[in-house]
Amino acid sequence: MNALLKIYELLYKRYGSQYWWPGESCFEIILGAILTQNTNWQNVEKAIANLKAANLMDQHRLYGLLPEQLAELIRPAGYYNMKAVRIKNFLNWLFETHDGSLESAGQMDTHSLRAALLGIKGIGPETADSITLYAFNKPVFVVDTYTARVMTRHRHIEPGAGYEALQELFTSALPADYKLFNEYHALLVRVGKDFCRKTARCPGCPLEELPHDTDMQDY
DNA sequence: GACCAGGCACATC
DNA sequence: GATGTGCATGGT
Repeated sequence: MNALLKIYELLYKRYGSQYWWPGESCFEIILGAILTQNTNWQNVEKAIANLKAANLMDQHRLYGLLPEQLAELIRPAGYYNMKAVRIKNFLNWLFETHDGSLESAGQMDTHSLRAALLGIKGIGPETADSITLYAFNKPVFVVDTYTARVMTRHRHIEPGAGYEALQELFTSALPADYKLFNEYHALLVRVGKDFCRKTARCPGCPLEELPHDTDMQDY
């Protein structure tokens, strides 16, 4: 068994299923992916609650809303003016290319869908991959700050590794299984929140039990 | 009051 | 290609 699978096994044994993404529908997951950009999930939940209370958790109703109105509703999530535009950009794409149908968008092949999402202004690699994996159940591995920090701090990749290098680390070692990618990323976020925060070291971290690449500098 | 949180686009060198 | 900056709220 390779190192990446061992990490997964250890984390799953420790934490069990994380039941990601936290969201009740494909559309809610997409909005959450945009709203959580550089933002605490607790703040995202407030914004999502506002949208649900206004009965706007629906692409057709949201499409008709002015950006300023949307911005006010998602205000608790921070960067609200930018995120309102980004959500609008996504909706414009969805209605212009798929007549507003998420089911139709979900019929695209994995690579085409990811590329199309990356073409939307305001949707970068992590957001595109989060949507592709968690909203559409397609096997792309999501890399985020926790993924990078956990893997560098435990010396499974060199500091400064970019998004593509981190993604390749996982996809080259794992079967392309969307359920595995779903759980694995969620577990990395979990262990990152528990032990690998930005300013703290990682005492008691379950990943310390595993061998790492001793040639790499500590981080 | 400082620091942090499940990024991204854009300017500048 | 690498680096710096603006965007903003709410919890610790």
